[in-house]
Amino acid sequence: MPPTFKLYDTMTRTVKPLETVEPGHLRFYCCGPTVYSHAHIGNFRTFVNADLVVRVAQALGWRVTYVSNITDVGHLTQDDAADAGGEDKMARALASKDGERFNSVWELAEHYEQGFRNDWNRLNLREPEVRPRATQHMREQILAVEELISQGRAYETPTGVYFSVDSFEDYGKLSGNRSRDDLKVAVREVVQDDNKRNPADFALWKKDDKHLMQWHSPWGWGFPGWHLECSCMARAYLGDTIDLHAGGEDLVFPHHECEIAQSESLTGKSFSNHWMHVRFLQVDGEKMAKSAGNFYTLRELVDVRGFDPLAVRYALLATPYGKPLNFTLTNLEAAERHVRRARSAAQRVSEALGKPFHQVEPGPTRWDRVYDEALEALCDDLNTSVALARFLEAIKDLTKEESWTPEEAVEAARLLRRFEDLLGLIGGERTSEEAAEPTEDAAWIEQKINERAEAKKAKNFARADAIRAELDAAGIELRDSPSGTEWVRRPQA
RNA sequence: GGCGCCAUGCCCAAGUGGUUAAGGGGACGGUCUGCAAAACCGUUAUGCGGCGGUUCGAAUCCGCCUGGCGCCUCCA
Repeated sequence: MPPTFKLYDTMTRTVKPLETVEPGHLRFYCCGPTVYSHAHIGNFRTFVNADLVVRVAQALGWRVTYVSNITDVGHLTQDDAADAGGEDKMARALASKDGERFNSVWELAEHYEQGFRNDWNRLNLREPEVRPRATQHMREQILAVEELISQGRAYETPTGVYFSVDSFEDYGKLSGNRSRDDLKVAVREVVQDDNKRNPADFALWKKDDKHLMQWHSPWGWGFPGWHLECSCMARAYLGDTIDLHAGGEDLVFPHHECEIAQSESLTGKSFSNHWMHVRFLQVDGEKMAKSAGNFYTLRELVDVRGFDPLAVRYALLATPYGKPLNFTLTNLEAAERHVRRARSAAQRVSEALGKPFHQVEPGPTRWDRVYDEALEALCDDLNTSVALARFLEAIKDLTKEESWTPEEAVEAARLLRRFEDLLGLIGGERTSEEAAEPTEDAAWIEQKINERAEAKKAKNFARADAIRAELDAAGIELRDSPSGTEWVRRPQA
């Protein structure tokens, strides 16, 4: 009897079973990044948890249609009274110092999207079935605006087309921002426009024939509002009603509130039956944000400081998504140990097996209790703390084993395969090439290790220790074992 | 002001009414090692922010207080 998959639902503010419209088929939309700069690991906390939802659903035997978008137009910076036109984040990025190396905003978007996909892969995140871009769904968005106008829920002004918040009675049902007085203050990414009927009305289309990215529409040249793309792309790929919609906690209002208003106006149906929001990552007790400048990127942690990308994945999962996660390098170092131990155990199993453990089909093992408890914990609103504890328990058990018979190796590989499918913390499938990639100094390190082995054999321990110290200074740690000496690169915290 | 969230050992953190309060990091002791590292074994909260209350029984439920965080403004 498989466990019931339960998740906190922002709309009802309760933990409730994740139910699918079509039995056994999860239609899942997760709001993706705006590609105006490198995503930081706070962004990835959301995607790692979304990834876990996909993996748990698959572990339960569900089919999953996972859609996560790329926002490459329309996401505006904050309203600036001095700049009645507002400013597109993409355009601003291009105009900045960093943007000088790009020939166009399209190139900039392409560059950061590639960077994002690279990080995505290194974090061992499942690829969505569809990763739509806002700029490639202009037709849907324009048609949606026309429909909303014909319904009387949207209206045109000299600066754009707005959604009339007052026309949608349920506006505010997700965030709890229902008070009209409060909403008057809650104006965001909308131009200063005296022709607006209500200050809280939000833009569906902005007129701007000077904009770097513009399309022709019934209202002239311009570009769509940020909220519209998700409504249109979710509908295009997942249908009128989706099972689960996820994003960072900041998206509750106004982004998701606006999506609901648009989508439910367009279809007359419930937009999403379940809403999941991932809490922010913090640094030193304050939220990590690009605007605050206190952020880490995966590139920095991995390429500069030498951490394992899966250690970052581990660290992002160590605190359940519903709580703030105070990110520290100390915790990342702990995560690095766990990931290395897991990989080391997996390597030994694979060696005993004669092939990568991934190639064994997942199946029942004598460790079923541990795996089942991990899955059960994840089904309980993604209790990653418990799931990771079970994972470590399994890894410890494998590490203790001194040798493997072929039969035992198959069983151990099955266990690893199941845990890898569920948590993705061992890696090795996609990262094998880069892990095996020979570096210039690898040969030098091997030579030093051989020299040290010779010195040890000759009982010249001073010489052996000197070599070890030399390598240590270069950030290389040695690990002796009866079968020889291994080395690992130490992360620089 | 409106809407929410959180407070468990040196640190991260599970636990949401009932035997000895998971797990991890760190520290300390031990095994192994030429010595280390890695690995393994052991030790490390009579107490769960404070004060009341409900109950046979509360870290777990209720109230108040204190402290912290997020959204409402670009942010995942």
